[in-house]
Amino acid sequence: MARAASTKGQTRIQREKTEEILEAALEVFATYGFRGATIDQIALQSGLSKPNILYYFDGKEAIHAKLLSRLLTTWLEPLKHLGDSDNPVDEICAYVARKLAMSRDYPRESRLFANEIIQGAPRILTELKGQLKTLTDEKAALIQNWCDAGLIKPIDPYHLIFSIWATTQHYADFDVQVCAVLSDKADSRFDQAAAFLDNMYRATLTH
Amino acid sequence: MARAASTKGQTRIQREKTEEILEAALEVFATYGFRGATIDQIALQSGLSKPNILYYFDGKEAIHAKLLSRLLTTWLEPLKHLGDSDNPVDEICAYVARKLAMSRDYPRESRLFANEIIQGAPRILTELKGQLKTLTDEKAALIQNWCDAGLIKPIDPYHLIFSIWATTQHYADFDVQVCAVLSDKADSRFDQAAAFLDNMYRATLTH
DNA sequence: GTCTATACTGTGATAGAC
DNA sequence: GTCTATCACAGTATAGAC
Repeated sequence: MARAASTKGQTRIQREKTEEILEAALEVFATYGFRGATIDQIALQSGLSKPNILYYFDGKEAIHAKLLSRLLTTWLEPLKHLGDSDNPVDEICAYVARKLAMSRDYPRESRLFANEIIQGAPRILTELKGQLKTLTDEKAALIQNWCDAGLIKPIDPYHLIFSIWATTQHYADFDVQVCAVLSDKADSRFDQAAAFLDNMYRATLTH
Repeated sequence: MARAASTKGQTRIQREKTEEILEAALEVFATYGFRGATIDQIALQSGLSKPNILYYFDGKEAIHAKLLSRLLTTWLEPLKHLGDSDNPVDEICAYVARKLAMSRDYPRESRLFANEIIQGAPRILTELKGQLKTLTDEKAALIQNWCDAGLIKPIDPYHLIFSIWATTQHYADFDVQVCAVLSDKADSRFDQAAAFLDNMYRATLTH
């Protein structure tokens, strides 16, 4: 009965196993997408038996849903921190740096999200049109104010945000391709990317 | 016996059916990735029966392989056209525009590619390290020459190319998200993107 | 050359022993 | 609370009629 839907009233063992399952599931869902992932793979990855996994979660869908709901919070965090500042260029570049660091430190989360969106976001569309849109509207208005005040060059704030998402997440989602192209120079790819992106956004935003 | 592996010596009917299958398969693979896609879905989408599809192709893997091999050629085409010019900024911006147009006109191809890369590129890694790397090296060298000649601002040519791939393909791969955020302004998203990207890359490259 | 019927495997989920 | 055994079904693929 102690299903993992609620995080309260669990024993230590239960919490740990739930975490192990989610950790393994993240790996599998991020790699194969929802439909391509199997509980067998999650079982193998976590070292638990398949029925044991289904004891803790009400099926494949429930595991995926849990991962997605956690993800969205983490994912929007860097953008939430984009605040008012008398140096908007630094503020935006700091956001770019935070977002790139997330691609470096949480590539699986990035891929989980990418898989979901590419596949048409069937299980997260509501949140995109709600939480994500609201937050983006708010930050786009802030950027627009900076434009109007002449603090940065006039640009479309929405597409600026899109381009930041695209360029930073690229280093998580397309990591295999980046490494294939850079080959022996791939080790320092995140440092190179940080320098390049900082440079590009400064050029784009500074008068 | 007349398997679709070779395109030669086929009747008109055979070519047509092969095309119908590939068309349907593109839709399905682009949406669900290799593992998530099923021949049932391809059958439903194409209106052909499942055994009939397996008559024309040697299994699911063969259909996917055929799509990928076609894709790579189309996909590298815009970059191949990046040639020497006495106005490198225009030349690069023209490449950006071509690449964005491909996201608009061939979103399914973009998603097929994205799915493959996100999942670790198991069926295309060789081509990435071969064809793609060779071409990218060549064009990166060209861009580096422009930098050295002082025709554009000094930048890392590889990460410039990565950023172009990221920003343009984003409008195909993450279209659902872009539309969710832009809502009523989504209709002209490709025109807005074209203007924004042209502006950004000019700022990044022009002295 | 195309279809119906079917074999065989992988997958999600459950029952019941411990 | 966890495991073994197993079911029902979906999925790939093939055999053989037409």
